[in-house]
Amino acid sequence: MEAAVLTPLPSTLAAMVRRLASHSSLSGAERAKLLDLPHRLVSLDRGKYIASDKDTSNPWAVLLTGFASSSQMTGEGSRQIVAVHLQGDLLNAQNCFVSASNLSLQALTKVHVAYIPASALLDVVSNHPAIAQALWRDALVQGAISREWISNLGRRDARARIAHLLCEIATRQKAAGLSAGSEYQWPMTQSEIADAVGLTTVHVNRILQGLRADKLIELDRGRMVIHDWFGLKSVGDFTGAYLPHCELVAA
Amino acid sequence: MEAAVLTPLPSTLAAMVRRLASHSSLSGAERAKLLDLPHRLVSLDRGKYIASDKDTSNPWAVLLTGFASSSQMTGEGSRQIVAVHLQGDLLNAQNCFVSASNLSLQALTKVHVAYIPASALLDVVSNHPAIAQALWRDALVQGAISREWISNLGRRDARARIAHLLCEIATRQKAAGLSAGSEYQWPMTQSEIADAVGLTTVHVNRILQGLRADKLIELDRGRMVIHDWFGLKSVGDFTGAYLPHCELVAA
DNA sequence: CGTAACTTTGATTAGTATCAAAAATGGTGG
DNA sequence: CCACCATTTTTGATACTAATCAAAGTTACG
Repeated sequence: MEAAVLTPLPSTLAAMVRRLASHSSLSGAERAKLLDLPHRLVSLDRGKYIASDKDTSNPWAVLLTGFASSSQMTGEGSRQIVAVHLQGDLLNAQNCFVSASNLSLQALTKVHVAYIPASALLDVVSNHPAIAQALWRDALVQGAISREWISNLGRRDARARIAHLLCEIATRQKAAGLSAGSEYQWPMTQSEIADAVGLTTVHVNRILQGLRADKLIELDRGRMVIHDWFGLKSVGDFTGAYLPHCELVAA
Repeated sequence: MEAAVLTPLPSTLAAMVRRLASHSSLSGAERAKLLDLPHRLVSLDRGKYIASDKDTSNPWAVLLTGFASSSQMTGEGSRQIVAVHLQGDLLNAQNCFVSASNLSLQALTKVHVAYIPASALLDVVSNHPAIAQALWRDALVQGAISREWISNLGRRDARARIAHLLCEIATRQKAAGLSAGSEYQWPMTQSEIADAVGLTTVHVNRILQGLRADKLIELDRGRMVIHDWFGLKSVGDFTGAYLPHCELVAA
């Protein structure tokens, strides 16, 4: 099932600790406890499932490098991507509590993932209130992002939705220290964008052409350049206020 | 700002404890600690703000009775309701960490709310890992509901969206023990439904007429009767799997 | 009993989906 | 290194869902 480990794996859970420490204060002992969590490191190619909604086992997955998506299928068979994840994201904490989830986690790029047994995590949480609090807070941050997606899908037109998604991914990459300038790694195909913003691939293509024609962005698979950050923010009605560390983003 | 207290207030935070205990195990001591949290009880009429995105203070709010909505405004001035809350819901845990939120909490019916100082809650959380874990889990459950809303807005047509919302509210009321039969309290106007499912009031009206004509529901302000639960579930592509205690719902 | 909020109706338009197919791209094995 | 294949992007034509605009009923409440 899993891709052979062909590239050197990141050796530690540092990305996860960095993420938690970015919004919560953790002592040295607590960080050490997190780094010591038993885990299994895995490298997966683009398209592979990190966790499927059909899985019965439920380890907790942390994204150490690369990009991933959470998606749900409707009864009619169409897919909705409900979240895009990047380095350091805690992917499926709900699996610690619920055996069956309706979420599928899929690698958008080549990824490195650490699987942590739910029992080990719950054990640490029970003994370290600060860690429990950090995980709580992380869930709240992810909740804020989800709510913004709801607004995006419910009350913005196609052009704004797409611009908003571009802004969000760019901002989160900056906050995670993955980009400095106006160039970003872009992990999604146009069809994946469509599944994320609730449009068809054809329409996404036309909107993107418009954004390019208006000199707001450059975009091909793997790479995005934002030429006019203010313009794109304005088209997408984007304010990073709901994201932690949004102030880190260059204006 | 606040409505005068004209009706007897619920005397305790029991609804909150019941909610947390419904998905997490809490000892007697932990329950007592939660019930002992300092708080201010307030009764608010429909339409009043429980918390505004302009608030600078940030107490934590718990909904003791009634219904409330979380909503966000887009830059163009349209409103998106991102969540509907009922008895026992923890309304804005994010306020414990972030002073400014882009969320407005508004009473959909007459409500009773308890405001708990963020500092008091954080204090309890720091000393009681099980409580921290329960709050974490609660945030994860709310996250699952948000993701389902994303799918609903992104990949379902108007009729399915509305049917799905009706099913969700009904199921959550049953899980909270607020309804036994096929009759439910219905807290929203058609314009509020529109803001929740990303449609216009006019279109919501027409879809509702269709659902009524198909003998699936009866619905006026304040009251909903589901005549054909299987039919409505099927129209709304609804499975309660993402909700805790969904099995409580009669088939 | 009057007024504001909510629901309903009708006519028209805008935005996005759908369907079909061609061009470009990227990876793979010979 | 090239030919081939699958995937992705792009184009065009048409259909349909839901928005918009306007106004008339209806309900609830003070």
